[in-house]
Amino acid sequence: MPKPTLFNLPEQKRRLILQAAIDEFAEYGFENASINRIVARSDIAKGSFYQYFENKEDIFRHLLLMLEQEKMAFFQEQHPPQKNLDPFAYFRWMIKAGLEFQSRYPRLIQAISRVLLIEGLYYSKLFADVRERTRRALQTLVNQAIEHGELDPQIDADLAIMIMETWSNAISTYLIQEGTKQADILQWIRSPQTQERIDKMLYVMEYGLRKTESQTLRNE
Amino acid sequence: MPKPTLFNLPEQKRRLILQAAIDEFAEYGFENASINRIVARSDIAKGSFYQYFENKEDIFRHLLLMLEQEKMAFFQEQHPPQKNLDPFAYFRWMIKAGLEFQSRYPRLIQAISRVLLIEGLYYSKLFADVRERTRRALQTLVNQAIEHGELDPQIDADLAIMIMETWSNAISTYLIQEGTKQADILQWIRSPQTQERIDKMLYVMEYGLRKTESQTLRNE
DNA sequence: TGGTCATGTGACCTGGTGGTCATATTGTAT
DNA sequence: ATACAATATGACCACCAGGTCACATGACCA
Repeated sequence: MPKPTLFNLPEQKRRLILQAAIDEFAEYGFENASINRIVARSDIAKGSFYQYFENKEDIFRHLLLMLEQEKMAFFQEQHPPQKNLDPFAYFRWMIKAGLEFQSRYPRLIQAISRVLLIEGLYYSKLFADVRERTRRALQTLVNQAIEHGELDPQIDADLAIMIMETWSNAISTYLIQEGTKQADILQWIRSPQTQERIDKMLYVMEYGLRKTESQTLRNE
Repeated sequence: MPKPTLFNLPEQKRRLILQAAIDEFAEYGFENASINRIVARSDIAKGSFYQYFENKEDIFRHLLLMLEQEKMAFFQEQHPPQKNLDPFAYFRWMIKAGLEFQSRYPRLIQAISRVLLIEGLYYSKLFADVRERTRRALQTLVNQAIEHGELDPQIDADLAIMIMETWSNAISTYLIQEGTKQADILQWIRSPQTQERIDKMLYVMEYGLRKTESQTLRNE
């Protein structure tokens, strides 16, 4: 937990420090992020940093908390277009809503995704708790799909979860990689090209790459 | 390129050094791998390391080259079960053969995959060349599938490549993560459970998660 | 035996890291 | 104006990184 001193700071200064940290984590990941650079970028003394935070993990977890709070607020003001969406449609909606969210806080999300998706694979003890929470959300979704008989019976729940997890990670990674090249991220994410690209990824997750008889039927 | 001195070394000593480097990269990735630890593990002096290699990138690229040569040799002695496999079957076969290969050099592959798949995403300039080569291999595969009319026409080539790339990466990552926990990797990879798991991932890539009419037909 | 050349060695260099702390500065209440 | 607590500061610490280099060792030949 950050020290109380952080919250006594004028908001502008606090935001400056956090922004510097976000940029640092986004650019260097967790392990290689440098507190020296963070204090230089935010124009405070090294000692001051340690008046505000315990250590590097402390500030990172604070960013994580901020993101989670923003995300909860965001998803509470959003609503699915209609009730009783089937789980696949709900997953699609969730990803799409996630896109909008991503375009609001691109840099923060880049920083955190980089650490969790990439480094988290290998320093897994540190952030295992976070990953577990997202898994549980997918679990309920998959269970619903099974109950409604919408999941291919050849596929067991664990596999389905893994596949959804893989795709939401792949989409995140794609967005972050491409998004950083764009001048206006919001506009780029909302553009029909990007939306279509995401739609197609999700389509393949649902229906697969191969041409089948039912696809031929669907297209007619 | 490593210096000539490396190749004058007795083979056992050279293998010891390379093994130490493999373990180091596997455990710490490229950026955080420490030459001090490598020389300590392989019981040579720091100065000696620089008699053999230019720097850290030099030794890593040497490992990469070794792996590529082993891989080429391996795939030349393997043959697909029958001629004229359709591209999806060929992709499945390639992945399966890759599994066998992976069980031969698990540690080396772990080291290199970690750097290329994980760190390569962010330090992309360093190893962009390697990634480009694998993409081209997938490209030809996808083009074949299109020619044979086996690809869902809703899906364009770029997307299909991206999906195959994502899945071969996901499978590699899965194998590395789970494989390191196993006592006998070869046995674990050949076990029916593991094979079935991979089969199912590839199945979903081909046919998707959702229950469709044609699946119902296939199961009967 | 002495000379020469490839190889081995570890102390040492610069520059970076995360973290500490005595001291200076500032804000506030009396 | 004074006193006192909260905050700001940057020199400093121990440690580790990659890389260098003067010197030691050893193999081979005259």
